[in-house]
Amino acid sequence: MPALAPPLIAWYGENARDLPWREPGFGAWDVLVSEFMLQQTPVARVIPHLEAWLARWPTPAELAADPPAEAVRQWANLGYPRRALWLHRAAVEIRDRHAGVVPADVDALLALTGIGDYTARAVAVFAYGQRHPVVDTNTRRVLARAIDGQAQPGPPSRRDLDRMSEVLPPGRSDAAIVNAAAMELGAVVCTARTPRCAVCPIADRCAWRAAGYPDTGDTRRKQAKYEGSDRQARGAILRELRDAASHGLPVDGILAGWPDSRQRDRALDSLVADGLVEAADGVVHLPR
DNA sequence: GATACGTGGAT
DNA sequence: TATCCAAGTAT
Repeated sequence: MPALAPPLIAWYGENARDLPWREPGFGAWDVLVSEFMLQQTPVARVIPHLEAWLARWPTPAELAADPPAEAVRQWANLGYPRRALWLHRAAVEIRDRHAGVVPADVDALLALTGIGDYTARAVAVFAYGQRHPVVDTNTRRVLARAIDGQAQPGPPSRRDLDRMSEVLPPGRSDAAIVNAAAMELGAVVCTARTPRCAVCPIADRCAWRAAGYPDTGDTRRKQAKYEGSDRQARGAILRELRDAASHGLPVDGILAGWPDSRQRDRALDSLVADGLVEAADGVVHLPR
């Protein structure tokens, strides 16, 4: 396997974007919040929400002291609102189990609500400087191309972590940079749609390039259509409830003009099941 | 391992 | 206009 770390470190030093979470003084809680928001959401959309969130809740304890409804409201239209609920739960867990301090241990982080393989290691590495592999969708694509010679990565696997481990240099600081650099490269150069191989720092050792850019059979499943979906109905309900007063709305008034009343009921039930919505005595409201 | 889960910008 | 895609997680 070609050595990827040296050119990645050099390239990152010259080309890393200026992003809030790369500023000195960006703390562990700040990193944790940013990683929640970045789950499946583009950087450009996250930045303004992140700054507003941290201005309102500079510590986990401050978020935990407010009801989950406020977290869901502040989340606004960022998407996947369960993340707001989970981030609030994680803040409560940090307050109750870790004395209000974001844990540095990967297993302790994994035990928090809403934190999985990626976020746990991202916090351990980027907030606390530990040496672990951090593998997101960008890194998986870079590894698939540079090492496997495939245009697109296969489905996510725990083995991805082992593969990234082999790329990391020995030192903690360099390892953290290589983790960040692989993500950055996938985000701005080795992109999904139109890779910019002409400016890629590892093009000279890329297996995909050496093989003539073979087109991997498109194994990805089509994303379900959003228009007319249950997801859209959930989003519309939550939007109404975010805009409503804290005492909520009468259940009959929810999505009153929705074309499919069965779908509306299904969406409402699923939101209740997720804990994003509470319903009692004919009134629906965000979780208190 | 497959599936459900938001939203909006880019192509 | 339709489709693709985005720093994943829980079930």
